[in-house]
Amino acid sequence: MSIQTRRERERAERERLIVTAAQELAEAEGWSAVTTRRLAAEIEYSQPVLYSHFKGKGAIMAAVAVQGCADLAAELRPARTGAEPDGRRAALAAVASTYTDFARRRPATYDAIFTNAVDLPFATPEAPAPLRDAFGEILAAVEPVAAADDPALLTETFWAALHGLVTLTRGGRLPAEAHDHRLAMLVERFAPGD
Amino acid sequence: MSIQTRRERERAERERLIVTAAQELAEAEGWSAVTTRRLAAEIEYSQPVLYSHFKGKGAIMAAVAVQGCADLAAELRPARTGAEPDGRRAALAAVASTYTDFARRRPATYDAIFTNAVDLPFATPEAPAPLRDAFGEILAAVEPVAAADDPALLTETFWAALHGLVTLTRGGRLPAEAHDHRLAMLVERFAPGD
DNA sequence: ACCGGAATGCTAGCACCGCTAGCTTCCCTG
DNA sequence: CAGGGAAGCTAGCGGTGCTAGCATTCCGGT
Repeated sequence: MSIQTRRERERAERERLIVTAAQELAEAEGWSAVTTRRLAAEIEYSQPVLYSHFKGKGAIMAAVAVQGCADLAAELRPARTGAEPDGRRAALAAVASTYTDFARRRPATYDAIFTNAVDLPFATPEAPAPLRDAFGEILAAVEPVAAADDPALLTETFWAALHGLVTLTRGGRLPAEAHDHRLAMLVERFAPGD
Repeated sequence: MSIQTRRERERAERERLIVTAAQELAEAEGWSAVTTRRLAAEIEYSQPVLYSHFKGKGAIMAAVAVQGCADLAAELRPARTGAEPDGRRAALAAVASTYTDFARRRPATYDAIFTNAVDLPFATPEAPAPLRDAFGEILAAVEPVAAADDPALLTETFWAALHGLVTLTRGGRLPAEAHDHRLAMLVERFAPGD
């Protein structure tokens, strides 16, 4: 039994190693640099080992996405709770800028979560917990300013606006220097007055 | 001189053929199906011919993007002008739903414009004319509701929100059935009252 | 009218991709 | 201490974007 558990532990450790190596490599050189050969070399195993842990490259990206989502939620929570004493609008603004800052600092992880990996259940109860957590943080910031609107739908709308700003800015469609200004406008629209 | 011009005309025609073939193939089977071999077969030439017209696959996608942008602008204009008699909010709503509808009907073209192709100048004076036209249509709808805010920046923000809704919905991150509801909420935030 | 040269488009191939079949090697179990 | 199963390797398949180098074809000058 002990030997078995040790093996399982080592296996789980190696799986973590794969995911973090993929995440770091993607962050450093972009997802196009994350090839199965390169990743295998990075973890000092051969390619087929990857496929004994994950069904394919997509599954590895999905794993990075789930882990990254947990990180995102972990950043959003203190930002929101820390700003709540300053009012609903301040909390919303804090969540918004933390969100876009995460996307700016970790673009590859952000893409894994929100742009590339498709084989993850999202808007369903079967969605991975970290994913629902991250959404829950935005929801908690939007709910107080929802007024008569459905909070969940309004959260999705606000989140989509943040996502659009992130992707268009990073893709060069929007000049980055006015980002804060746009963010302020958006928050003003969703939490007017104070 | 006449022979020369005929050759140039034929060459231009073939270039158009490549772009429309790429666009149709992408729309029918997704960009992953648009390989240089497949595209070459489609236009009944060999692969290297593609490279005598475009620097690479990315340049072909960029050409599809520019053409698609012209189409988008051509759809936005009548939608906006047709709804303007019904008020600023109606015009904004018309532009918004026309925009997202375009993205839904032509996802591959939309991706070429706003997600994939990166080697196009966007927020600069050197941006291709169709691109500036499409932005100008959204601007014309947003400007009347800008109040004290910078119209251009507010347009970018509204556009980003539309873009976020489009990409998250299509990527399965948002359930499609509530799309109209979210759109209505967004328009309400940017053009409150009437 | 014809021949030389340029341009045009082809075949074949490079280096790389994701992924897998099948063999070897090693370690745990009885 | 032998046998069996798991674990990880090498090698390879079909595909990708892209390019070198060779035919062929057609135009322009004498």
